[in-house]
Amino acid sequence: MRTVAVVLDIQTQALDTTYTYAVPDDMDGVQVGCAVLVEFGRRRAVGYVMAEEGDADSFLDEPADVPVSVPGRMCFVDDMRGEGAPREKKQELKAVLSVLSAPYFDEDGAALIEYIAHAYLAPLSSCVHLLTPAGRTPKVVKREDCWELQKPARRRKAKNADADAPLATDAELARRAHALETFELTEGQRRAFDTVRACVERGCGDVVLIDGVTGSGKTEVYLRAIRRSLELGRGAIVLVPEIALTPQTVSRFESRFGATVAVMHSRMTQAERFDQWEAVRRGERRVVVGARSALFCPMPSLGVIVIDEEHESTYKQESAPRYHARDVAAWMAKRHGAALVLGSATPSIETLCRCKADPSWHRVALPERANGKPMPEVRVIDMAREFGSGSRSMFARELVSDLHAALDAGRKAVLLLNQRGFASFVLCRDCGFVPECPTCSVSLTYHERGNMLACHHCGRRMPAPPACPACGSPYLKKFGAGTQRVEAELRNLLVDRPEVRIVRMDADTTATRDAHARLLDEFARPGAAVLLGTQMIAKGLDFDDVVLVGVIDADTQLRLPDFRSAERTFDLVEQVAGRAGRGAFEGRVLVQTYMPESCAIQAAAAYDRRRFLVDELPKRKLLGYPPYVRLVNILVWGDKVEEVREVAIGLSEQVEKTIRDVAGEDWTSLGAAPCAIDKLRGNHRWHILIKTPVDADIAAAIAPAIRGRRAHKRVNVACDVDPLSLL
DNA sequence: AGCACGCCGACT
DNA sequence: GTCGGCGTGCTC
Repeated sequence: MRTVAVVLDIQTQALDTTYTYAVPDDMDGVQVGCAVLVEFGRRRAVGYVMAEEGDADSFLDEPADVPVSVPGRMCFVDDMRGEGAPREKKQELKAVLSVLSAPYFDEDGAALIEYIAHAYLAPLSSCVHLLTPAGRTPKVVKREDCWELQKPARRRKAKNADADAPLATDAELARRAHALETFELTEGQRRAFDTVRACVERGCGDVVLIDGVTGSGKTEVYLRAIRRSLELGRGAIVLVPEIALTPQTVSRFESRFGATVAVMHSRMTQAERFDQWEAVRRGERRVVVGARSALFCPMPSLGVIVIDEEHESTYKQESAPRYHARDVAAWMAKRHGAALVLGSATPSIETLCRCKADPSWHRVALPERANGKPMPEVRVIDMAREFGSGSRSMFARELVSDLHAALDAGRKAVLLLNQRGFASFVLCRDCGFVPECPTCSVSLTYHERGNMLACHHCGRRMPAPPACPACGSPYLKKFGAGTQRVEAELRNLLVDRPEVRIVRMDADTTATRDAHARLLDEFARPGAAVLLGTQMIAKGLDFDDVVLVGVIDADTQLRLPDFRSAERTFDLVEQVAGRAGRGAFEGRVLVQTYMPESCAIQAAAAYDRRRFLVDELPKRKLLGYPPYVRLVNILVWGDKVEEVREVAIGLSEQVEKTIRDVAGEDWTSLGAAPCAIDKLRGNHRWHILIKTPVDADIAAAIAPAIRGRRAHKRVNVACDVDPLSLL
């Protein structure tokens, strides 16, 4: 009898395994990747076919000593409770009731799902949904007392399916592509491309890190790698950070590859995404450019995966399954015989180390800009000294004079401030009270627009109180500067230059669908302008006439209690510095800091990564942090502190026991403790941090404690393997 | 998750 | 004597 392994679309830890169903002889179309309707207990459920079984040894998670097979008939053992000794009852498997869809994925996809679920200790059903088109899958819902199937809306025949296709005509595209591909590569680009091409052609899942300074022409290398892959009849997936997914980036790919490019990003509607997903699946689009999740588009015959700005934290998903796109892509490249190309001006320390340790990871350097220009000079400004010599402005005098000079010349400036809102927090001068979010344990940020206090974690907004809620004092002082306040001061500074455009770009001004592109267009218009924004402006922007970059406060990340804060600061300064002097004009970068001696800032100013690593790596080694260990953060959260605490402590005992039994002495658990942000969106949060050797089999040692535990009604547990943030 | 079974308190 | 609280266990 034909049987299949099915993952149920029921989001519960207790059901997170495959179940075996029989396929009726007269049922057609049951294949790996299909959605099927099944009976489960008394109810109905949607499931996804993970594998053909067709053999009796299918109960993978059945204990080995329980007999599961009976000649000639699929069966499972039912432990009869009730009178007398427990006895085995042979029961027939339930049958698949109906097939609900064509396959969403194939055997490779099923293997990918299992790999992610295993490597990240993630729920299987959450991994299945990485590969299904969002919002287009069938659902079973309970209505009153019966279970109803909701099939997805039948794909509408798109009236203007190609409305978003490239505007240029094919002829023009061909001409442009030709012109672009005949220009000379730099010596560095040629070497990089030779390595990448060899890996694409070899088809063994090699990884190439293109370690190239900003403006060194990494994108041109990507484009040629993709071209080579297409020539070999294979497709390409390009991942860029969501924020870099601008028309500017996309048009670069479209002008080279035309209508075969599909774009996938979070601001598309479900219908738009589905159309792209379908076009990719049918082989009509062979190049996909998108954010993290584009990695899972149904690309037939994958030849190359490109991950631009590979150090970016957006490649780590912060909800289940908490995968890292870079590591999943490396697995996919091996599986499909594709090449993985990673690019960055500031590669992550993990990737740099992997290139040294793993012979299939290759690093190629592009130390010079493609236009032959030097990197802009970076000057570090000691704000304490600035204050000491009488300046009370948030802009150092040198920054002000350079800004005026740049604007006088009709050029542009970029100012970076890593904090939105107006002030970081509000403090009562009399009693020291700082208003906090009632559901998250973080202080509220003051927003001048509407005189509001906002929580940047849960989004809650409330009117700013006129007096201290604790003591009634009217002396509430706003501390720290956000982008709103810098904008206000900047307008003040440029009050007699009304022609200068000031464009503020942060999460608040880019909330609407096309705001991002609109603001960049405004900044790009000819003439003097200042772009002021949070880190979303630090990368990818390519404007010829930006001659000045100012970092208002380089220390915002450095002060965070996070072992990666120095690395993030180094990256940020290096990345934003790359925005200056990309065109014909010389650029300059000013970095304002209260920690001018810090190695991250000094090394970034000198473009000297070696110097940074020589300082940083011994600290990581001493304190036991990546890249010398791997981290696993087990998160526990729920309504009631005591329950959360109890579960966390119990779980940590269980985990420590498993570690002692299964893993080795070189594993350490830091025990259960409240998270740094111990309350978030009303949930109390504890965590258990575990450090493992770099070559450890994390899943094998952690899974028994996590998967084996009994579910708690009001307390949730999740695992974060290789976490980027421990807050 | 959702449903059944099961064992203790105040009610038609 | 029964209705119903939610603790426990099971679902291919």
